[in-house]
Amino acid sequence: MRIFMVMENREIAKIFDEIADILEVKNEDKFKIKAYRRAAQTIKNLTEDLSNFKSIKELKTLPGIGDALAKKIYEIIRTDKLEYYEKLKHSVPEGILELLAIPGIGPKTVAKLYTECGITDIESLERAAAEHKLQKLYGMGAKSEEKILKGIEQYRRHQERVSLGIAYYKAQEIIKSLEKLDAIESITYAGSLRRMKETIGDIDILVASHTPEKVMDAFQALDGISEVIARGDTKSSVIMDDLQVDLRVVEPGSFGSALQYFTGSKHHNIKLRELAIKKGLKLNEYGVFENDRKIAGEREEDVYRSLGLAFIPPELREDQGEIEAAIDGTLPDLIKHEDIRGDLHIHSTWSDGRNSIQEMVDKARSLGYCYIAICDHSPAVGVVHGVDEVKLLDEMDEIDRINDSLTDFKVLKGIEVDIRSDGKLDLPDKALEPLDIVVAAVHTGLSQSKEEMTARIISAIENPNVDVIAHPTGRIIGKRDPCDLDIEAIVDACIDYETILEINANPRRLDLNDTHARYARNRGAKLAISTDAHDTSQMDLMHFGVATARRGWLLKEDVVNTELVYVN
DNA sequence: GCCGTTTTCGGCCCGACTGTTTTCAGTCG
Repeated sequence: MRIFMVMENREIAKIFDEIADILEVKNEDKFKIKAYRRAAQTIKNLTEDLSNFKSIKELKTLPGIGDALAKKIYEIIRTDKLEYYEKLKHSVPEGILELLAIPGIGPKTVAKLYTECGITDIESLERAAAEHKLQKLYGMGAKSEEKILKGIEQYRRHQERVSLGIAYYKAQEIIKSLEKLDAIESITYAGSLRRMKETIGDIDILVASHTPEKVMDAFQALDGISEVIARGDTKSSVIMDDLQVDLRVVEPGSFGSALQYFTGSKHHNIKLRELAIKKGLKLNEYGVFENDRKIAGEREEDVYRSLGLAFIPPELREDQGEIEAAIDGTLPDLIKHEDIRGDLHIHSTWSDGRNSIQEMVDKARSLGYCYIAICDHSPAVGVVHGVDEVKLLDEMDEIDRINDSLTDFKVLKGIEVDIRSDGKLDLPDKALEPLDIVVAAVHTGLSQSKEEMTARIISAIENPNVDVIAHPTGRIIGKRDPCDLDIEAIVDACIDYETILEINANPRRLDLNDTHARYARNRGAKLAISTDAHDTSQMDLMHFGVATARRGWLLKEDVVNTELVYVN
């Protein structure tokens, strides 16, 4: 049990977001609200713990944090609470902020519902709407009631964002069924999916066409649509297989600027538009304009160029310093998918994989790789038939035989050894020593305290036989939270002992995540991007890991499996 | 509440869609 709880960044960000919510409901200055939201965003994306900041002056170096907010953060990290927030919270009824989460309901509506009907929670709102008590409110009619009921239903159905993998393949499917249309000149996905965020709220599809109504018709006729939320001339939103899909159609001459706008992020776009204003230009989804004369719009590259910027890769567009870097000409030359030369974490039928080593090798060669590392589970993991010391020798014999038949490809002998709860490895050092690569990971006892878990992983990092720490936080997106881990201490230990951190490319994991990866590379750690494939098709997931690395501002040289030959 | 290559004060992104109060406010991205 910990005696002193340090408030984490995300909890502090949540306080600022909630302050913004309350101020909105109270109809206060919208720019003050914007400042709180911006600060919350900055904190959420921060790689370093706020509790490590030593002074108000140091806090003020963060973007969007000025004197007032720095003092508030300082108060939180010093006293674990914020007087201003406690007071503000009591000025509105408890639970009222949850109403804001209902689609279609914003701060103005919440304020009206409370002051005129005394509604403070979703249940009473649902009752009032069903009993047609809202119609008598100024500005509300039967359709508003219907919309609120639908909104509540939608809120209950899916509060969660879906994982990147699900959204990615769904978007491909939608594009595939639309792209055959003659009316469509170009089609692509945008939004957080194009930025390859780890979770996606809705799928954004962008189309270039001279006849938007034909595209709209075809879109609304797609299979799986359960509800049409909105339909206009150029924009419509539907619920498809429990996922919101937005379609936007523009003229081909505006495709680049629309793609830029639709890709976001919101904060990136705002900063870009502010930059345009400073240069005497105007930026919107139709183009870049100088005195009403369009100077860019067809190609996204030209939109950035017309603002004096190098092209900013979508994965960087989070307002995390990328615009400043583009102005200075210091944008990183990000790692690319084609830089990957091998996969250092592959399973086979020797443990819980579904394909043989040979089949995994054939797949890897079809991907153009030069090597893979076969890393089956050790026995402690509850999967069927982990590889013990004896079985490992047999598996290595098979790898030798396969290697003998290959000239331009190498199968590395490896293991994914379990890090037991006490920090000891599941196999003795003498079994690990002869291997080409040892990947270590925790699979059980994930609810240990931060101190225990950190010490446990560090003891593995310190073992000279261990080369890589796989999926370090153990999270399964949307299913299992990351274990409580002192990432900074882990990264430091990896640097000291030259141990590599994995970015697990499986979209269910993406672990390390983007911010941790960025922190690790900034400190000088090395990373590996691995699929952890349990069958041949999962080896195709590599690009999700590369995207996460790109979101973490990683270069080719930060990632060990861009090397032609794996050396350790 | 933040911020500065026209500003330390006066700005703060921009447009589509919806419903309702027939000219616009609210919401969303």
